[in-house]
Amino acid sequence: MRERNAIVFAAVCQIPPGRVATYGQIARISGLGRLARQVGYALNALPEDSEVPWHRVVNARGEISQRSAAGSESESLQRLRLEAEGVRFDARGRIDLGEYSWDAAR
DNA sequence: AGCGTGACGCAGG
DNA sequence: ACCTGCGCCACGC
Repeated sequence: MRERNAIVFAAVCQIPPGRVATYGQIARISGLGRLARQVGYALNALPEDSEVPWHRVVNARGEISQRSAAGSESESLQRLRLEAEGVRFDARGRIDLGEYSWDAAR
């Protein structure tokens, strides 16, 4: 496993339940600057049985990012997990970041 | 070693 | 508020 990924995973683990963080936030927190894409790449390499709360990571628009891998149900799983934590989605399938985004400085 | 690709973000229009 | 284009950079061919 690449060392970068481990750093990203550690950052994701900081996100408290019921809150979400954007890829950009994770990138910054983990010292990757603005390399949000790398965060996505890292999560892609994340094993499913991992304890990392990857479902709390959404894009800057407050929506669940589409996987390229078709047939993967991780997207719906992500939404289910978030809703289970109390995160609400609007009719367009978006999250109100103003209310649920995680304040990184914590 | 070059090229396309991608769980993104931001500036423009 | 929505759609497009461009930048970023690690990976796999």
